[in-house]
Order: sequence, then structure tokens, then C-alpha cells
Amino acid sequence: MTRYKIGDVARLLGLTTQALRFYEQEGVIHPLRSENGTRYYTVDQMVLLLSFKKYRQADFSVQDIVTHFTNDDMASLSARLEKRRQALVEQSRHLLRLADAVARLERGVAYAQAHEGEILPCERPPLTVLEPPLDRLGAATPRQLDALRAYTEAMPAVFISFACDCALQGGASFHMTVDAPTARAWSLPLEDARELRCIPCARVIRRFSCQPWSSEALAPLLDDVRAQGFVPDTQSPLLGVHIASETVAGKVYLYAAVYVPLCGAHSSEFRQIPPIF
Amino acid sequence: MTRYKIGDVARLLGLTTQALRFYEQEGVIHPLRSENGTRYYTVDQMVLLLSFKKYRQADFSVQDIVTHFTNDDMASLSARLEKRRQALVEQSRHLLRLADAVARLERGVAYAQAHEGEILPCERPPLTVLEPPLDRLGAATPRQLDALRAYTEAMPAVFISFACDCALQGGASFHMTVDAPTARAWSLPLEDARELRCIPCARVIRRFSCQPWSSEALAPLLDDVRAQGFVPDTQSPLLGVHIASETVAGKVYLYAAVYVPLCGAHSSEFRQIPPIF
DNA sequence: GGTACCTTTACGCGGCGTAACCGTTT
DNA sequence: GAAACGGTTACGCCGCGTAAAGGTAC
Repeated sequence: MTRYKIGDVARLLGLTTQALRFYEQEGVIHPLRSENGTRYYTVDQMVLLLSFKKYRQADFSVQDIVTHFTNDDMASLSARLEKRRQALVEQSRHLLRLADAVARLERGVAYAQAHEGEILPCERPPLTVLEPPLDRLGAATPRQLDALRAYTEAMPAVFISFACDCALQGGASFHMTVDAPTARAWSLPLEDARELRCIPCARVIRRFSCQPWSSEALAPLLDDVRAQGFVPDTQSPLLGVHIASETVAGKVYLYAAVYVPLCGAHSSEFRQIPPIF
Repeated sequence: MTRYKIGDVARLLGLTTQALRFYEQEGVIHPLRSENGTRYYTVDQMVLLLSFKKYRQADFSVQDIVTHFTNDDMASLSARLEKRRQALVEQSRHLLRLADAVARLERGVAYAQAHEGEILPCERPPLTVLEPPLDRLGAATPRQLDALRAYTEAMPAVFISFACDCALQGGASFHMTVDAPTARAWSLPLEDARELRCIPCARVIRRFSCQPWSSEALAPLLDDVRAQGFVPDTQSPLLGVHIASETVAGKVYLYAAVYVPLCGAHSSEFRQIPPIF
């Protein structure tokens, strides 16, 4: 009967000797020992190890496979396999979604960099603002908290918006915001969310080194809007939408689209614009 | 300036307090501390954490993200993003391949169980047998070892075959075998492999409780073949191909297709059969 | 006598979760 | 005074990789 030493088995099956010893410790195999302790594997055990390796490569845990191997319920085998296959497919889909999210981030950064400083008269696109604002979390209902959590789970859809008075008398509030298609795609629970009307605005794309809702950041922005001949409506809240955030040398930079509501002076120029993403 | 305590941040961003403390330890954020040590996070830091979380959800290591964040090379940002996106896509593809492999395993098990005991006259499909047999590994060239390694790496393609004289005078040898389409798909290095001719055979699907190349296992199998009126060709080697191996209650069972070469008595019945997988 | 194996024990990694124990605020 | 927060330190998990230190076979 041909016997194999651990190194031969390792080389042949594409494992390592440490892994093989670990598998023994975990109860996968029990190779015979010679008098001086050397492990000897039979061909049967190599077949078992190959089968084991298949499952391991499919990312089953060692213990799962061991219980699967020692379980004598042959009938449930195909059910377990099918379950595992579906889990793999689901994981794969998840990664693809993440890749999409990164692509979205790329597009956002590229768009923001290409359009930085642009001031564009347009209709503000329909946006959903989640309640409560981030600085009043204590007043949130459980349902609202669920929505916020679901939102932050939905990675590709994370936008942070800030809303404040143009005149800044009321101070800024800090909301999570989502556009309607994204909300549908991720089936967010938005019962308590607030829909914002589409109103004529000047959209300003700008990079902020954080705190874009501070008066220091917004006052020159409003000046720029006025310099283009627009008249900001200081009664309606100003809304900033997070496009992408980047961290460079430890400092966070926000690319944001700031929608400055206008008094309808230039209403002829207002038009719908395609969404940024 | 609104400040958030660690619990608020955790609930809002869908993280845990432990994770946040861990991130601080790893240098992701440095929240301010009150006199008694309580961490206070700013909105800036929450934005940073959201950005961080995006990458983390995309399965980048914490340290990778930290170095990415502290790097001040803004220009290479989109290149890095694109690289990560491609890595995600590649991972996703890998998982899909694994899912395919599991599906293949399922099909193999189902096929073997459905056809167990079947004896079918057919042409043996073209198979490639890797050298050396597993019991003569010591004589392998480095190139042959590479091929064997590559083979065991290619999870969906793992078949183990055994070849022996029908009369069992020469004893069994134990080979790795692969079909041509799989070898091409996985671009296995098969320069030293041996191609087997397609010859008329009786294919027997059977479950073995290991050691299918032993005379105890093969003698009744040959009897069954003879009982069907076929005449085994004891000059050509008998070939068994591993379909699936299952381990039940700690004992390994092999589903194998055994190709018993025949003396061309029933040549009119020989036909090509589709591959099992 | 070198070297190529084999053995054992012990520790490290990453990304937190969990537990224990204590202090502060409401 | 109890509950709900906050803090720290320390250990566990998984699947091995990586020493270190020693024994054995060719």
C-alpha cells in the first residue's frame, strides 16, 4: 500500500505542510504515524483532501466541511451545495455592486473636478431629505433611525446634504439626502422622509475643505452667484448635495453641488438638468 | 459646533462603538476628548468616516485606506479608484467561477446518483492523463510537478482517474486526468501529459467506498459488464474517472465512471456520448 | 557530514466582538 | 439608586504563515 509523506501530499495537492497539520488538528484527516511520529497519508486520504480542498476553495469554513463530512445525512447534500452556490453568487453580486459604487465615486470626482466653479441656472432636481437632521438625532423615531441606517448601509447612495438659510440666520442643518431613482433601487424605507420641491436655483459646483455650510464658505459663494446677475431667495433654504468626499493628507475635501434658490428673475433660463450621476 | 458622542456616530453611520475605537487606534480618525476622556466627533469626521466606510465595505484593508487618506497625491486618485474597481470586478468573477464549480459538483453528484449502476456502450471520450502516476511522484520532472500543481489549483477541473489492467496483473496506477475542453479553459501546462485514444468501451457508473482500483471492487464490475454480453479487452488498460467524491460519516465515497475497453464485438452500438459535465 | 526532510510548540495577522470592570450622567 | 451611557484592558475568533529548536534518513 503506497503511503505518502506530508511533503509529497502538500506538493501534489497544492497545499502546505502546515495546512495539512492544521487540518489534522481540526479533525479533517487522521493520517497514520510511524514509530518516530512521521505522518503517512493513504491514497484514500488524498482523495478526501482533494474533496476537502474543493469546498475550502469555495470558502466553506474548515469546521463546516468537517461536520459536513462526518454527517451521514447524504440526502441533504445537494441542498447544502445549492445553498452554498447561491451564497457565492450573492457575494459575487454584492462585490459587483461595490464595484459600481466605486465607479460612481470615480464619475462623481471626475464630474466635480471638471465642473468646479461652474454656476448653472437650473431646476433643482427632486430630492428626498431624511429626517431628522443629523444634529437632532435624539428626536428620531425608531422608523427614522431605521431609514438612516438603511441609508448608510446602501453604500453607493450615500449623499450628505446640508440645508441652511441663505442669510444664515437660522444656522445650518445637516441632512441625509437621496434622489428618487436611488431610493427606489435600494428600496429605502422613506415613509418619514421629506420630498423637496423642484425650484429654480443656481447650481454651484465647488470643492470645500469641509464645513461647507459655514458662513465663511457660503458668503463668497453667494457673492459669486450675485455677480452672475442672479438674486438669491433668502427665504428658501439653500441646499448642498454631497458629490464626493476625498481625503488628502489627512484633510477631508467635499465636492458638493450647492443649490441656491433664486427669486424668479431669470425664469426663462431655468431648465431641467440631468442628474449628476 | 455640534459634537457627537461615539454612540450617536455608531448608530448614525451603521458602525459599532468598538469599530470606531478600533479605527481611532489604527489612525483613521482622532476625535477630540473631553476632560473625562469621552470622544467627541465633528461632522467633518463623520463625513470622513462615511468615506472610510465606503472603502471598508468594498473590502479594502483599514491600513490601505489610511495610507490612501494620508497620501497627498491628489492626481493619482482616479487611478487608484480605477485599480480598486477592477480588483472588485476580478474578485466578483472569481466567486462566480467558484459558484460554477459548485454547480458542477452538484451536477456530478446528481448525474452519478441518477445513473448509478448503468452500463453503457460508448466511445471513451478524449482524455488527457497527467504523468507521473501519483505513486511515482519521485520520478516527476519539475515541469510535470508544475502541471500537477496547476491541475489541483484548478478546482472545477479536478478529476482523479485510475488505470489498471483489466486482469489486474499489473496492479493499478493512479493518475490525474482532465478532459480537453477543461484543460484549454484553464490553460493547464500539459506538455508532458499523455493523450488517450477514443476506444470502444462500456462505461459503468458506480459508487465505490474507496479503492475502486482494487481487485475486490473491479472483479464484480467486470462480471457485470460480461453479464451484459460485452467482452472486456484485457490488453488495454481500464480507466476510471472521478465524477464526485462524497464523505459520509467520515468515510469517503467515490462516484466514478469506469471505462472498460471492449473487444469490438458490439461495434455497431458504440457511439459518442456527451461529456458528463 | 551536510542537507533535506520530519516533529513539536508558540506566536502573529486583521478586524473587530465580547467580557470584565469601572466611572459619569440622567 | 438604577439604567444607560462612556472609558480601558485583555482575550477570542479563523486559517493558516512563520519562526525556533530539535530529531532522523539519505
